[in-house]
Amino acid sequence: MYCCAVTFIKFAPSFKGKNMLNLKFIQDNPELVVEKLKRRNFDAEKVVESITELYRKKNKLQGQADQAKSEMNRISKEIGILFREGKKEEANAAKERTSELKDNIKQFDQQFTEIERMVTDLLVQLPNLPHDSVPLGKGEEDNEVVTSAGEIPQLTENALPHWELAQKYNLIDFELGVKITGAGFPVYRGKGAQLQRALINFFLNENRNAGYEEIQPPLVVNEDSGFGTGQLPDKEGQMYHVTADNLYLIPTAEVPVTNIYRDVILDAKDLPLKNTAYSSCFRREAGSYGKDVRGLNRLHQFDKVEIVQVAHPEKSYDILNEMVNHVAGLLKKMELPYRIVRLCGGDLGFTSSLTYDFEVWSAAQQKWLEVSSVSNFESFQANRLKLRFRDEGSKKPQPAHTLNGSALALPRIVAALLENNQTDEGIKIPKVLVPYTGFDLIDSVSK
RNA sequence: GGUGAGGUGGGUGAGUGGCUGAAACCACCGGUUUGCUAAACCGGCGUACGGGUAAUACUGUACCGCGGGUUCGAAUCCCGCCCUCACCGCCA
Repeated sequence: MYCCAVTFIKFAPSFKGKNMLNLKFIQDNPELVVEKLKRRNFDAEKVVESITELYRKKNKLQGQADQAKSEMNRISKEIGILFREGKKEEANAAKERTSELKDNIKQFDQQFTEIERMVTDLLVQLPNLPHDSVPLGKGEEDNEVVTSAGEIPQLTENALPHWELAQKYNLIDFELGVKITGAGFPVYRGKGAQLQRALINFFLNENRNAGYEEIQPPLVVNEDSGFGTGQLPDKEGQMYHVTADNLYLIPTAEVPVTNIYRDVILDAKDLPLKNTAYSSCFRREAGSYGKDVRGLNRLHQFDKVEIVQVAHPEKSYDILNEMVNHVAGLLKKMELPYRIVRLCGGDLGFTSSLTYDFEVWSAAQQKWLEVSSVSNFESFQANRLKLRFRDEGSKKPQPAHTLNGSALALPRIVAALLENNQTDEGIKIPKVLVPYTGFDLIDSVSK
């Protein structure tokens, strides 16, 4: 998983009104929710049961509280009228009736708040409902490969992994990054830096041609935005925190771009909205280790071009397919061998209903590297974001569907490009990129 | 960093304790009029959570940046916080 690791939410005290699954939906379809979450190996029975029970309590309490408040409002109004008419004594008498009501209201409100908090704490524990096409399974090994494309290159025995190629051709200096910042912050230079810039432009142009509006978002976000896309409160360990200003470095452009639509009600005719954004991404990735983090495989800072769509619920799966085809097209154009994997229930991100991972073949490392993760979140993020739309002729706003994907994450693309295209003369640049790089070969001579 | 002003519905903006969920205007939607368009006129026009209904209708509560307090009653008074804008200083 590149973008949405599954973590367990512990406790969310300030997580007010930022539901994920819709409360009413759970109330109306408790069995369905439990059944669907089984596909994730998630036993939701107890949580759902508690939620429905609390929900009933909450409603009863609200009825009582509303009635008491209604009474109070009535009396207050009467007192106002009495004062205006100069009937001071009657007014004072009316006042006396209010103290008991006041106590009751306070009690109801306290209980109500408490129950609401409990409901929310339970609600945030429930992951998104998986789509019916999500394969059963526990982990990576159960994911379903839906497409393989491109030719696996046969390299000679003295083929080098990308970190050695990067050194040989002076493309990336990992040591220098350590000196300046620390591990996981490489310095790209010369043709390495130019290749990066070329890829960014190539991706952005392709995305724009596919109808995505280009966005340059802030790279630092506030707490509300972190909540909106689900990084907070549970995953704050993954983000760099600027404590002086209480801001966070973005782990993906998904965060600022999706938050464009926080607290927004759209018209159905405006859908789908398509955005693309290039950004540097910052990840603390506390759990990284071993050979998987070698070279460009896993970094604290990397570049990525993201695509985001806000869709009508009836269209969101067509749009997911469209996005998958688009990303596949990028890889095809770069002549990289890739496969598309449908994540199984056990590997599916907390917020996603259906995710396709894209992996490119890294010929020297002899393994698949994830370069994109394209997901439909249905209304899960939208519930959090309060991102809604109004259907034509309908009064009531309903949550929109959100989708996003990488198109694409750079480091592993670079790794694969370097490894797969190495020859005795140097590293060949795919044709489609040459107009962007301005060179078609990386060798040890030219700069 | 210093000083000042201010946060009200999609927008502008009125409102300093009750008759204000909130004037007016603009935008938007529906209608009347009109050869068409425009104008004019009339009406509608927030969100959430409940109750209610087959669904509407209808109805209760809450919401004027956020949180707390005073009061029978708060957009309005008090306290704390957050944010925005303007000017000055510094600066890409």
